[in-house]
Amino acid sequence: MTPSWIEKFPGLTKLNPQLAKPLLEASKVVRLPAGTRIFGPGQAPEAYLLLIEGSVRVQQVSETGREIVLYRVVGGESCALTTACLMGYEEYQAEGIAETDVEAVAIPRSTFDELIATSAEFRRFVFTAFSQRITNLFRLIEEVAFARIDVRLAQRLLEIADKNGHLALTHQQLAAELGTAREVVSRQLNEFQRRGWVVTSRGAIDIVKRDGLAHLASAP
Amino acid sequence: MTPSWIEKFPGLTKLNPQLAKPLLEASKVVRLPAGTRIFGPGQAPEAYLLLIEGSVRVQQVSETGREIVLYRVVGGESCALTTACLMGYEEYQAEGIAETDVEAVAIPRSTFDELIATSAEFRRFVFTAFSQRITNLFRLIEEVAFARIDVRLAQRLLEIADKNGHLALTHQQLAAELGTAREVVSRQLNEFQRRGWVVTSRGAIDIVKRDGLAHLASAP
DNA sequence: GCCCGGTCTGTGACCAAGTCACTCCCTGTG
DNA sequence: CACAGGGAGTGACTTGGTCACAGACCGGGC
Repeated sequence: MTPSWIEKFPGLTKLNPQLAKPLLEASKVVRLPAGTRIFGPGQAPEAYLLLIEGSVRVQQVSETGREIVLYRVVGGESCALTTACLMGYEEYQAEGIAETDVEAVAIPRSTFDELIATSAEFRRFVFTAFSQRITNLFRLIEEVAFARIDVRLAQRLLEIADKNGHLALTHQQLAAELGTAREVVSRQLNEFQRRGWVVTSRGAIDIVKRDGLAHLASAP
Repeated sequence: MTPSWIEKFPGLTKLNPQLAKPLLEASKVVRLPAGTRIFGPGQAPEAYLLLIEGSVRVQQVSETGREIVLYRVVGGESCALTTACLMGYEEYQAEGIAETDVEAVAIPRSTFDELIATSAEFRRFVFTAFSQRITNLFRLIEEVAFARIDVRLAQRLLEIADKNGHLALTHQQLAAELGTAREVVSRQLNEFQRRGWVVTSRGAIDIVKRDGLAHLASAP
């Protein structure tokens, strides 16, 4: 009866079945292809989204064209924050982009409001997502303001690499991850390569000495 | 009947009187002297706070001792975010400090939960505060990552100055506002002074040519 | 195969900002 | 009045971002 998607959201499985029913009826599963711009200046989603599968990148683009990735929303997480932002308050120019094919539950606004009103569980779910996101933003601010770029790059490489230590990203894309310039990434990667930690090739990087990166990433 | 403080919160004045009553009964007004650390690593408030009067500075302190001001909560605003953060999710090490004597309404958690559950108005109030805060954090990230330090300093001087263009801040404090180093602020202020925009003295700055700063603050 | 555009990467020179190690100065206190 | 301690100035140096290039690689068309 309960569709499989709800299993992805531990915070929701305890929902009173009486409440879960209208939620399940009113919401529908949507699929978006990789590359879709889910929201951004000039585009806004019409419903609250819970991500079942896939990854959404939320990034800020400055007037001068530089970019920085603010965070990612992945399967099992709520997009409530971005959505609430969009509906709730003033204009801002961050954008959300599907990095992979994305499967999500779209909850109409009225249903969302009703759930918030009636379910303590649902409220906890939404508030927790909010808090978590803000904690992450605080951390990001600290990193951007105070952390060295080589440390941040090492961290990001470890985060993004697949389990074989492979990344399919250009230097430009990595620079956008960190909010820095392409040349800076190139120089740092050369240095990492010189130390034997990575091997770079056109549009891809392979980590060959995880320890080196991990050591740099973890400290001074 | 309605105590004066509720007038400070336009979002709450429409509260159903039936709901406002328990709110008013359960909450109490607290006063904190300037300098009080309201929350931070090792200290957390036990109740939700609505600020009636005064200003609370929320700042991040890095391991290396550098600081950056994340935002301020001023009279008429909700501290819900910081509070929710504290209760909601994992540890983080931002701290909130009363910059002036502060008068606030403390709402016990149970009352808060009840209000959230029963009042759409109250929910709107809380969510709006959340959204607004996140929008500000996005802006801050963009500034820290991409904006020039002279532009940011000019903006901050204009923001903080009283209506006579006077600021009672040390260079060190200004550096903490922006998340930069004292020497950098000193150098920039010297430059501003050379251009005849400000006059500096020990522990204080006076803006004498607002236009100059405003022009720098607004662009390139 | 070969050419050709577009994208990706490397490089050096330069500028902006942060760090370090001082110094001097001002001010309030004993 | 001397002195301690915080506030501010300064020069040398490092790190990171910008600019202007020059190659290198890749796919498509012929």
